[in-house]
Amino acid sequence: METLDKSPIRGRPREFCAEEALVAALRVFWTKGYEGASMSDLTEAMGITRPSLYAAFGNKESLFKKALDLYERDKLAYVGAALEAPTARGVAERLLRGALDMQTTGSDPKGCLGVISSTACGSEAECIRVEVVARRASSDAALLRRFERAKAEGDFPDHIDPAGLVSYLSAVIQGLCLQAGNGASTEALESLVKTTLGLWPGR
Amino acid sequence: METLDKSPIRGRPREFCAEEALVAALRVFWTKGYEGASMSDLTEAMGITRPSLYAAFGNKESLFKKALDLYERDKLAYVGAALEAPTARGVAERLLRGALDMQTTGSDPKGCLGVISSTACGSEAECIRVEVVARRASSDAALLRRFERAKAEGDFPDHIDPAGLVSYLSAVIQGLCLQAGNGASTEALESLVKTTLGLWPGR
DNA sequence: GACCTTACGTATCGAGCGGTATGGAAACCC
DNA sequence: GGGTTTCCATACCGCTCGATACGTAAGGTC
Repeated sequence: METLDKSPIRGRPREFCAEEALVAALRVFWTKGYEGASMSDLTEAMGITRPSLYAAFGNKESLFKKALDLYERDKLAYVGAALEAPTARGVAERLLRGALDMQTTGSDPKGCLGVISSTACGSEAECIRVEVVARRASSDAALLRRFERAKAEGDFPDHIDPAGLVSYLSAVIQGLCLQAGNGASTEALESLVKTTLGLWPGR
Repeated sequence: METLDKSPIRGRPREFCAEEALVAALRVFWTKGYEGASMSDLTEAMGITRPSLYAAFGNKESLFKKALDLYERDKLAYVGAALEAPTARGVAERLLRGALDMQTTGSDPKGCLGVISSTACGSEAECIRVEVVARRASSDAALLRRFERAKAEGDFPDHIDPAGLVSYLSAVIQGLCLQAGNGASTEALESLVKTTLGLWPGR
């Protein structure tokens, strides 16, 4: 759709790197949430002026979705990788440890962008909420397929319901992110993960 | 502090019931969050004018805290009652079922006011966040005391860490509220609870 | 050089926010 | 009924929000 550039660049080239600016924007959204991040916050962190932002990213909602894409690609890569673990327990362990690592190491903001953005706020953010919820639903669907395969492969006792296990594991991880965003200590989060893994059924 | 009323009522009495108005305000905060609820939303739902609101409740932050008190008293009564269950499993079951009932029955808004309000938003809501987080911390502390007693009474296998179990159970319930707020079906939430109870250690 | 296209910087838009000043109306006291 | 106290209603405050108009600067093409 946007591949045909017969004359590659025309006019004055922009003076900033859109990718770097998007990284900065992601950090702001991650810290303050969609509505809490004002355009002034964003332009300041991105080091560009307001019209430049609108020219490069459309509007606030469009900018957020691009930041969300970046977030899923860079920060949530461990989720896709976790599904390739050989057993359901391995999947759960990789998901939990991945979330734990993200919340306890590195200089990224605490909490999960998805969790922050999926809690209801003003009506203008409603479309953001449905977007985030939809993405999570697709992620949960992939996890469900993986657990159904695991069940067929005998990873669980018979009485275990894969769908229940998906919402269960999702809930634990969401709770972990929430607690991390609210200032929980590293030890508390580690013992949360340890406890969860200690209770995990099957192999 | 405000008990000494030698001359009981003076001047024109107010024309609305403060308690009913607070119930309406709680509902608005519960649905839209602290920042998402505008003063216009609140006054409309409460059926009073803006100056009446300020005269009766101070300001928005003060109104929210009063609504939060009401919420804990009326909607979170099951939490205190749950701690009186005879075993740790009973405590967990009552907490989970209480949360599930609240999210699936009745006409109240979905999601948990505490969870909604503890996710970071604008800087003006930061004091609200710390308030909510502090209340949750005290609730978790009570749960920890209960689980330590339970451990002394032999409700758990030896390898179980009560503190880890507290953050674990909190996470599950927070995740449940989050999913409920995001439109999860009743069956999904029920299977979440069922799965959690199926994995619960000890008695 | 002239010309075209695009980005930048300033200054601003209309709307909505939380919070109030002000004047009149309603109930109590004496 | 006068005086006092409090409540209600309208209209408004300063401020910030997301989003833009407009003039200027910078690079590429010919």
